[in-house]
Amino acid sequence: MGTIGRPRSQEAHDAILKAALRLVTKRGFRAVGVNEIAAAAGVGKMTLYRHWPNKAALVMDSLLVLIGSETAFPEAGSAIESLRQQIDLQAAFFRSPRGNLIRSLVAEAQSDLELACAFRDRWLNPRREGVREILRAAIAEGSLRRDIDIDTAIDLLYGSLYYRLLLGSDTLDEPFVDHIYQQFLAGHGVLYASDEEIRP
Amino acid sequence: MGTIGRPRSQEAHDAILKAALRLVTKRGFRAVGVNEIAAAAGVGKMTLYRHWPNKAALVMDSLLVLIGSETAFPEAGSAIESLRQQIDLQAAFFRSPRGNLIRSLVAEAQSDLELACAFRDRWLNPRREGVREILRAAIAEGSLRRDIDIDTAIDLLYGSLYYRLLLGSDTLDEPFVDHIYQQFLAGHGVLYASDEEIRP
Amino acid sequence: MGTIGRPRSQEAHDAILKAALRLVTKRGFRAVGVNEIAAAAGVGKMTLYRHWPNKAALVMDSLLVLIGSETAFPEAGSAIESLRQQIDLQAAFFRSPRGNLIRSLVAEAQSDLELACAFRDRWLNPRREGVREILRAAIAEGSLRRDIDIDTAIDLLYGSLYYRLLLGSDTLDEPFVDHIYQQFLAGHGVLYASDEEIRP
Amino acid sequence: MGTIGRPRSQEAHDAILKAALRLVTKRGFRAVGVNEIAAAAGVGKMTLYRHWPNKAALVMDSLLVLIGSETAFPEAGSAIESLRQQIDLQAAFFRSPRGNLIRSLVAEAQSDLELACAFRDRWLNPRREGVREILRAAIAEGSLRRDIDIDTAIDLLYGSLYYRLLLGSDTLDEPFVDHIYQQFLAGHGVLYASDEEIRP
DNA sequence: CATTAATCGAGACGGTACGTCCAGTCTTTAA
DNA sequence: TTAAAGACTGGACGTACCGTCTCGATTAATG
Repeated sequence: MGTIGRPRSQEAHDAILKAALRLVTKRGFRAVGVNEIAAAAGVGKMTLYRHWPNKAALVMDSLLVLIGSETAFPEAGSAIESLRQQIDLQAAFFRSPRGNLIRSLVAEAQSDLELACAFRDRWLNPRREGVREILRAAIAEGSLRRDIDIDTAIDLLYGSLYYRLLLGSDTLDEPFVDHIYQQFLAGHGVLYASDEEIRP
Repeated sequence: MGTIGRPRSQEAHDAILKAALRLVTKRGFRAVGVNEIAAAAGVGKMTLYRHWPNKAALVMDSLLVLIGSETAFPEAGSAIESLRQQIDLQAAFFRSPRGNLIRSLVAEAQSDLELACAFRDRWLNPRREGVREILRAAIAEGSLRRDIDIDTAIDLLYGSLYYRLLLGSDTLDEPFVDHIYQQFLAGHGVLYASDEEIRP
Repeated sequence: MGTIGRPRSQEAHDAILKAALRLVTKRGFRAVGVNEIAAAAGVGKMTLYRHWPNKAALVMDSLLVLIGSETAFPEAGSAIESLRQQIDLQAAFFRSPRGNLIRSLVAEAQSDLELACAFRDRWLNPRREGVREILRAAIAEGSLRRDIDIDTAIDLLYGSLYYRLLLGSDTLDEPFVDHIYQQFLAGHGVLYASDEEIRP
Repeated sequence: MGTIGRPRSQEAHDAILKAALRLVTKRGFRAVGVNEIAAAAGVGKMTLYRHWPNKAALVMDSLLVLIGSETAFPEAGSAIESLRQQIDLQAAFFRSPRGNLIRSLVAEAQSDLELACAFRDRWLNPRREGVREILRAAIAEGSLRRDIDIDTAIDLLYGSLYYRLLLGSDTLDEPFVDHIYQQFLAGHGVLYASDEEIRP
C-alpha cells in the first residue's frame, strides 16, 4: 500500500477540469470531443482517462469542483428571505453559461445510469439538503405552514426551474422567478390570506 | 404534376414508426441505432430517411402519431376535478414505458435545436393549451383564484412532474401527485382560508 | 440472394491500394498510419476496414495487386538464361523502392501469423513455382545437373537475395547477383569440369 | 570526477536481461511490453531505460550477453568439417526457441536503423568473420577452391538459413542443412568432379 | 558517523496509432 | 419512381504502448 510511484499531477487534473468546463459550457457536451479537451488542457488523452473513466464523469467533476460553490447559500435576515435569494441565485446560475453545463449533464444522464446517480448524489441532493434546512428554518420562524411536505415543496420550487431550463423558451427571467416565489408563498405561507385581494 | 413511379408505402411508414417507438421506448434513444430501427421495421434505411430527416424527427413523430392521444384530456364533473385527473394521467404516462421516450427526447433536445422546437411546438404546447383551458374553466367555476398567472401555474404543476421524470428517484407515484395537487390547491384555490390549522 | 445492395466501390478499393503502396513504399509500414492512408485515398477509414481486416492485409494486397506482375518471368533463349534474367529481375526489384515494401511485409509477418501465411501462399510460393519450372527446364535442356534438389536450390538462390535485402549493407548490386549465379552454376551446372583453374 | 552516489545494481541489470530474453523468446518482440519486462524482472521501468536506450537495444543485448556464446565455433579435425559443424550449430540455434529472438530482431531492424546497424555489427559480422576464417582455412587445406568469393559464399550458405528462419514453413531440419552443405561443396569444393556420376 | 548524490521501485505523463462504432448520404438491382 | 440492401464519408471513442518524468526510499562512497 502507500503512495508509491509518481503521484497524479494536480496541474494536469486542474487543467483538464478547466478545459472541460470551458469547452462544454460554451459548445455543449456532445459537440466537444475528448481529444479536444485533452488538447486544450495540454495533456495526453490517457491522462484524462486515468483520472476519469469517461467524458461524462469528467464533466460532472468539472461542475462540482469548479463551480460547485457558485450556488452557495446566502445568509439573509430571515429564512424566508434566504429562500427567495436562493431561488434567485439558482435562476441566475441557470441563465448564466453554466446553465448549458447543467442541461448537458441532465441530458447525458438520461442514457447513462452512472452519471444519473452521480448527478443526483453529488449535485442535486446536497443542494436540496441546503434548501431543506432553509425551509425548516422558515417553518420555525413562522414564515411557512407547518404541515407542508418539504421534499414535495422543493420539487415544486425547483422542478419548474429545471423545467424552464430544459424546455422553456429562454425565459428564466426575474419576473418568472418572482411568480414562482409568490405562488409558493401563497400556497405555503401563513400570511397568504391577506393576499387574496391583491387583484381586486 | 403526376404521381409517376412506385408510390410510397404507407405500410413502411407505419412499420418504421412502430419499430422506433418500441425500440426507443424499451432501450432508449441513444442505445438504438437507425440501422436497427430499419431492420426491425423490415425496411431499408433510405426509406426511413425519405420519410424523416433524421432519427430525432422520426422518434418525435412516433411519439405524436402513436401515443399522442394517450394523454387526451378527460371529462370530469368539474374543471378542478378534470385538472386532477389530467395530472394523474400525465403522471401515469410518465411512469409507463412511454416515460422513457419523453426522457430520451428531452435529453436529445438539449443538443438538437430543431428537435427542441419540435418538442415544444408539437408536444408541450398542445398539452399546455389543454391545461390552460382547464385552468380557465376552474377559475370560471370558482375553484381557483382569479389572480393567478396561468402559464406560471402550469410550470409549477408540470415542471415538477418533468423534474421527477428526468431526475427523480423513480418516485412518480400517486402520493407525490397528490401532494402536488393539494399544494397547488393550497396556493391557488379559493378555499384555502378554511384551513384552520394554519395557526397552531 | 445475389448482389443486392450498393456494391463495393472499385474506385475506393483501388485508391486505397495505391495510397497504401505509395506511402508504405516511401516511408515504411510502421511509419504510415491507417488514417493517413485513408486520407491520402480520399476515403473514410471504415471503408478501408470494410475491404481489409487490418493494415497488414491491405499492404499485402497492394503488393500483389499493383506490382505482382512486375516480377513476371522473362522469356529467354534458353532456360538457364531465363534463370539468370529472373534473378536479375528479382534483384532489381529488391533494389527498387518496392524492396522497402517486401522488407516491411517480411518484418510484419514475424509477429503476424496470418500475414506470414498470406505472404508465403500468395507471394513467395507462386514465384517459387515459376523458378521451379525454369529449373526443371534447365535440367531438361542439359544446363543443370539432374541430381539437384530443386527446392533447396531455390533456397540457395533466393535465400541470399532476401538475406541481403533484409540484412545486407545496401549491396544488392549487379556483381553480387553475378557471383550468386556463377557459384550456383559452379555447384549445379554440368560444365564445371571445364574450369581448368581448380587445381593450381 | 568521482563515483559518488548509489552505484547501479548489477542484479537489476542481469534480471532485466534474463526477463527480456525469456519473454521475447517465448512470445515475440512485439507481443511483449516494456512494462512486462520490467515487472518480470522486479524492476522499475526507469531502471531499464537507465541501462538501455530502448526496448530494441535491450533485447539486442540480451541476445549478445546471454546467448552470444551458444553459437561458438567448434573445433573439428579439418576446416571443412568445422564448417559443416558450424552450419549444423547455426541451424540448431535457429530451430531452438532462440530462433524467435533472431526473427524478432531482424523484423524490428527493418524499421529501426540503429538496431539494424547494431545487429549487423554486433551479431552478424562477428559470426561472419568466424566463418570467413574457417573458409580461408578450408581453402588452405585444399578442401575448397581458391577462386571463390568468400563473402558471397557466406551469403549463399547463411542466406538460405535466415531465409528459412524468417519465411520458411518450419523446416529448418537436418536434411535441409545437409542439402545446403552438399550443394555448397558441389559448387565450391575441389573434389566435385568425382561426384558427377552420383546418379548415373 | 553524517552527508551527499545517484539509483532504486512504482507508476503517472505526453504523444500517437489502432480498430470500432454510428449517423446520414449515396448507389446499386429489383419491382 | 420507390423500395431494400448495404457501401460510403466523416469523426468520436476508448485502448494500448513507448519512452520520459517524478515521487519517496535506499544505498554506497565521501567528508
